Amino acid sequence: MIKTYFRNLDSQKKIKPIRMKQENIRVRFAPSPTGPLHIGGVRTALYNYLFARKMGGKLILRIEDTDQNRFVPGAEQYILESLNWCGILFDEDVVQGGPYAPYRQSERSEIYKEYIRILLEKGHAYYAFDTEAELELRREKAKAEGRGAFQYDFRSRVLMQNALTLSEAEVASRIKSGHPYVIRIKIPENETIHLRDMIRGEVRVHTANLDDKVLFKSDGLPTYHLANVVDDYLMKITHVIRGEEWLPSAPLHVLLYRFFGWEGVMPQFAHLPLILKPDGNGKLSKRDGDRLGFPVFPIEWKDPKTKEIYAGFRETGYIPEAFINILVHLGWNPGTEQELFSMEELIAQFSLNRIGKSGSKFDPEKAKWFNHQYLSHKTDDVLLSLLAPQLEQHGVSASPEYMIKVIHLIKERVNLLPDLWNNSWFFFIPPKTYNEQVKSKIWRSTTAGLIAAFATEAENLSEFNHDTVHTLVENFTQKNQVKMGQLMNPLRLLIVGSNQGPGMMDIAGTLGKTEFLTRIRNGLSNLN
RNA sequence: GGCCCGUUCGUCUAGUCGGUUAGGACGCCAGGUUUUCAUCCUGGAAAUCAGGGGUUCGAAUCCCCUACGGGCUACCA
Repeated sequence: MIKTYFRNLDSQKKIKPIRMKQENIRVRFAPSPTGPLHIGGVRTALYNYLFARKMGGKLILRIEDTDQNRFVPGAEQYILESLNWCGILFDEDVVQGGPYAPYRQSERSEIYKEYIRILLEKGHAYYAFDTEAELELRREKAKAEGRGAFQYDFRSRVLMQNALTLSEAEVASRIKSGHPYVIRIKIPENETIHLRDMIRGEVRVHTANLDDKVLFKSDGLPTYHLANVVDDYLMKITHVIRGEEWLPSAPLHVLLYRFFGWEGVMPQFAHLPLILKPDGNGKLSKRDGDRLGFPVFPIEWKDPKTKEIYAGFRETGYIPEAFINILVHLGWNPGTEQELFSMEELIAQFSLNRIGKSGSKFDPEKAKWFNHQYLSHKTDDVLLSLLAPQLEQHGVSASPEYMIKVIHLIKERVNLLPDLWNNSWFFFIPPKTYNEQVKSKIWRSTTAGLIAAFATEAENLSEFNHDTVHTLVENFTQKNQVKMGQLMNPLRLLIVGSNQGPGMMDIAGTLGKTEFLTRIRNGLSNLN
């Protein structure tokens, strides 16, 4: 079966359709351990995962830690734990290894040296000795003269300190004497690079707009561009699914594949739209979470330097299925009206050609709704296992049977995990305070007497459950010529402490006669 | 500044070969259910498809221009 992924049909004549059922699909998620992964990163990992599973391929996790300056301790562990919580599993990674190990770029530095040598030999890369200060000066000057940004390219490289301007002997002696250098790619002067993106169609960039990017830094490690292309090649990656921020440098990567002679096995590119701030515009960032009151990270992150704590979806009370569902819809849709998916369903239905092109804003409200959907459809056993630790946390214990009873009464009211306790605590402990606002609204001069009379009658009930209390309430209100609300609302205030919770009969029946009457009597004396 | 990408209800989006009362979901509003608060049910408001030009009998859909938004422009990824 052949399906085309391309959306720009005007250019389809030039583009060969891609076979969907391709053998040996291999994709990778390649984060940099420079801090916590935010939801954009998780979504990229998710799409890679879904695509790999859907196609019967493999998913690789590769740690791109070639920048020693930005390395953050704990970040790699955080990435592993986050993705694991989400249920995004890898076939090859830094922990379990794999046929193309190592999967940490810092452990592959010898490999990159080999490959940069090839580029040097072929004349596609060259040594450059310009210092940071010199380059900075150029940038400032260019800016001051209003020429736009300085670019190290075919126009300017002839003016710089590099192997193209210096004699061979000079270059050799500098290197020999330990003079710091970088290695830059030599971008062709006049050519249009065609890039086929599975989401965006054909993208063309003229090489005059590209600069001679550093491929190899003076610290002996490669930059992203080199390491990424070399590793994707060596690890036999077939599809590069990554964020849109990489689109501008994709032509550079195409050029690298060509220079290495790997054009025939170059992966397909799919550049994902960005996740934007919920308010205003711009890419979602670390600070937005605290500012807007929702997490932007999958799990809690403690900054090792500043000791600051950033909230995570997990700790806020989201369950992985919901979190995954929230993320998958930020840019992808199934084309049907189905909104709730299991991971299996997502795998079955996912396809890259249903990913949109425009950035999407994260909606915290809808996120809660998703969580509510999943939580309220959980089985009793699962909900029990979620509620039990919360009781323990509050120093309360109850039998599983009792907890299940409670769960039946509150499961529809839960958005986030902590709502389990927040909506049920009064089944386990009596209220310590009584909501003043509610009291002032419902409490009348006759109320206390009415409640006391009701309590006396309730005491005489031989069977105390939902139905008998219900009958009693009906008879009592009729006999005393009061409306339901006049009795029930104050009763609720005494039992629960406010105007919330499931039906009063249910609460009464669950609590039992003794506890029910105790709370009424204590409440009555506290309120008067 | 330059280069690249994008633009359908407030938000996520359907609309992939041009003809739809532009559909769904969240949120919002109203009504119903309920003794309360939620849930739930029903209904409603909400997009002149960024704007302007074309092409066409007919354009959200194809072409061009403009505007706006975003990304990139490091010896960071």
